[in-house]
Amino acid sequence: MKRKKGRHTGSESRRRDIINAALACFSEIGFSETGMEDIRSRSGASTGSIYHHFKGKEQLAAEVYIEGIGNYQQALIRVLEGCEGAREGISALITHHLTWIVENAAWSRYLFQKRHSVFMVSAEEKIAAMNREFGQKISQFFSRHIAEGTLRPLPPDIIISLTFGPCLEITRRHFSGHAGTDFHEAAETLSEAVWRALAAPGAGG
Amino acid sequence: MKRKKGRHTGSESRRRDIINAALACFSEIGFSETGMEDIRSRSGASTGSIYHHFKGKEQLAAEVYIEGIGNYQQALIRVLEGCEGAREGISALITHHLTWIVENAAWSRYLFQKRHSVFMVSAEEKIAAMNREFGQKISQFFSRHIAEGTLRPLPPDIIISLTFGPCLEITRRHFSGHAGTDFHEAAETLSEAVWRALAAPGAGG
DNA sequence: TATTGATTAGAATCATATTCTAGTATATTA
DNA sequence: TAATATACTAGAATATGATTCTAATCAATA
Repeated sequence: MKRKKGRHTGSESRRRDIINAALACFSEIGFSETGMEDIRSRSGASTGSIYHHFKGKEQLAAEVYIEGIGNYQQALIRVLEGCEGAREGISALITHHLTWIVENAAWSRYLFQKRHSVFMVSAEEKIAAMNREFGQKISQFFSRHIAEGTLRPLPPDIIISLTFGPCLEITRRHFSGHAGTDFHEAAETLSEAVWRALAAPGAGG
Repeated sequence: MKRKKGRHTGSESRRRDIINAALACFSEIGFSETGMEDIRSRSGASTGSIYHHFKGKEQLAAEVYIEGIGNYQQALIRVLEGCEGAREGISALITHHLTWIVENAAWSRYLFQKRHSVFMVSAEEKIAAMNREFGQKISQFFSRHIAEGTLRPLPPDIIISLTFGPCLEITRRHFSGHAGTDFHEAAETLSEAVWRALAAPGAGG
């Protein structure tokens, strides 16, 4: 064919460019709404290059998702590891979730807003594994405090739902344009409420 | 062109056939995974007929969504209207949510499972309006009990997040294959926990 | 029954994700 | 450094599947 401009060096950097472009597009205009053409032009890569690095649009979306959710989960785990008390941990989880959302708005929009989500067959197993591990670490924290008698002995899925459910719901509402309570206050209020829901009868709050 | 078999009578029934087929497809194999061909063959309608009744795949999805979420919300409101006490109402909301999920599994899979959701531009306004009205009715219930001193004076979006967030999270986990707590028990446990989170200090439980 | 508007059929078209072929850079080995 | 191999990039070609278009057919009514 033709011979022309080849300028990009490291393949890794090109890969990153593509991921970044994809995140920007998905986050701004949505997954199904962005065409490979959008990602192509925004990243500066060619069609062939994109398909060399990624199997297709869906796998690309999955990689972006995995990177984002991975960062989110790791950050949360790190925060939790620094917490001794149950009350302190619950508060940290909730506060950190909401903080992460505002500090990583583009990622959040893609990760948590309903409208951008997709059925990612390709990465289902990987994502499931990540969630499993994340869930275990979180559960571990809770069960330690159940054993110590500071938290009520509730099933893990119930505890997780009670802790993260409200956070996710607030997040969704946030991205849907519901103005709602300011995130800083919300973190405070939610922490107290969730604590009441989970704390063992005797545990001081 | 050709003249052949015309057999369907009422246009309304055809419309319903299409909606039903669409729901079945979306719920079973997912939105992006179902082709118009799937809906066409399953409904017995022709391409032209489908596009006569609906603007396109997305609007069809939106109509299905609206019908489902409308039924869900109406049912919930009806339940709530039969409740006097705050404790009773919270319990009814949560129990009814979970009951509805199991009794309307196909709908639920489509309405609540992340993987099937889409960006429905066409119906955004309509959906937003429904949610607004629903939210108001729910908030009204809560503010009545706040005024009476049985519930803590928390902002509406916080209350809603605390009540529905855990339900939705449990639902998502349910459809993601997490076995988790049986729904009947879960309803009980969640109701108690949410009550603790929302009840005013003096209110008996 | 003639006319009109709503509905249906299915082929034709169009949009866009993916594949294919060929060319270009980079590293390796001698 | 030249030869060769492998990773990467380009862009045209293809394929898939949503949407549009034209021509029937039906149902109601004047």
